[in-house]
Amino acid sequence: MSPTALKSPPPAAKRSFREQMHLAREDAIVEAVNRLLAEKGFDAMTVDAVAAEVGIAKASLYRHFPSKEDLAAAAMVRVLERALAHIDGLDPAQTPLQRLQAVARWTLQTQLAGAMPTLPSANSSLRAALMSHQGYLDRLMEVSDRLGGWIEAAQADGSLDRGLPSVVVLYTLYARACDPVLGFLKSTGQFDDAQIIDMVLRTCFQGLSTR
Amino acid sequence: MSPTALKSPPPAAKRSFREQMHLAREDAIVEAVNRLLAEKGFDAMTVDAVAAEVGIAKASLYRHFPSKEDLAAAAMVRVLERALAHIDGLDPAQTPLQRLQAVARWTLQTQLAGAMPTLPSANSSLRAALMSHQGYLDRLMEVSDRLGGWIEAAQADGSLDRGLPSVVVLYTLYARACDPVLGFLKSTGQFDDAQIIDMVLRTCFQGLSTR
DNA sequence: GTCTATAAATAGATAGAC
DNA sequence: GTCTATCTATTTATAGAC
Repeated sequence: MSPTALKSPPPAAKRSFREQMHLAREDAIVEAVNRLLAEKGFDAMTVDAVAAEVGIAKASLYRHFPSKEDLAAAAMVRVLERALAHIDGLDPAQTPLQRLQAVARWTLQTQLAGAMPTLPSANSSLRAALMSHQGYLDRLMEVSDRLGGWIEAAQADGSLDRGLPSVVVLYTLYARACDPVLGFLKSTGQFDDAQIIDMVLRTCFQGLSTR
Repeated sequence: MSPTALKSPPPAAKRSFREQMHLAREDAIVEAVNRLLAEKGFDAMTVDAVAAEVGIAKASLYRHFPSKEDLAAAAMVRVLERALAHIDGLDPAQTPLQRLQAVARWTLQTQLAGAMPTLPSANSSLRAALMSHQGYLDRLMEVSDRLGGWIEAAQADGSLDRGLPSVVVLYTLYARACDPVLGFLKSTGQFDDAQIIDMVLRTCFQGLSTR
């Protein structure tokens, strides 16, 4: 084997295997970040805790992601991709309103399952990192487009309040994905997850007032 | 003047003046904490920033409050007292539902004014400090009692959804006080504060669906 | 690429002079 | 009570050996 051969790419099988390992590790990292972000939030989540949960050294973590902000961004990308997968899997026979409710229900389930990373809207370094993260922006735009289409369709067919700008509906749905009321109700011990989700969905779409 | 007189309490006027100064300083501290909590949240708020905003040394701050958690608790006590003052000032001629809406509106106005301290429901040290802070617990209970009474009255008179446990309504109102959707809508630049408040109140009480 | 060890910065909290 | 200066712990991030 010539010296140049040593520097050329290894055989396809081996490279594929190593990349599989690489991807699997990054997957484990993002999963840990996802869970810790959901549990503690961005500020309280430490990179040490992520490394400990994954079971690798912190320095190794930084080989995969250049900063804590990038870790959070990766977790957001993942949850947005899951949201898109859920959106794509919805029954086309459902009405726009039904699909919006299904997505809202999915976000509540995800949050109760401890898998909804919630980021502080205040933190500026994080916000700056997200706003310059193309992968995040692309997926956020993708989700917003899909939901926005259904929102306007639902307003057109009269099932969703026409008096609200569609962006208000969209942001309200986003806000419900990290609504602390789920945790409040959970901590009372009076309700199970299904009841909490039904009640929060009801307040979201039907409101608190009597109909 | 005898030596003992030097150690006895100073004249009433002077002591009163010094206590006035003391209270005024603590008032300034709590006000700064209030603002910083609203702007950055508990984790991102530093004690150094509080001291800087008040214009005193950090060590002086710790003469007034023994910990960062106590600073946050003091801010929460203040906002709860303001809420109680608002509640007490409501027109008794209003219906229970109208009073609940008025309180909700007040919380939204306060948040948009940058004066609503929001605490992470995750942080455990903070939660422990609050749960052992009698002044906080007393006022929280007081607010909850008043609102709870109106909620049940509104459900009894048929204006509020009877299908929701009253605690769900109460926690939903608390959650709206720190709803991130206000900031989202504000950042679009499409709406002024009054519009934002009206729309969020509408989604809260009327829901997203058409009535 | 993973590790140990450590740098560099910042946080909450305190000592001690005045 | 307020100040300056400092302690102690923690956190993000890296250096350098393997």
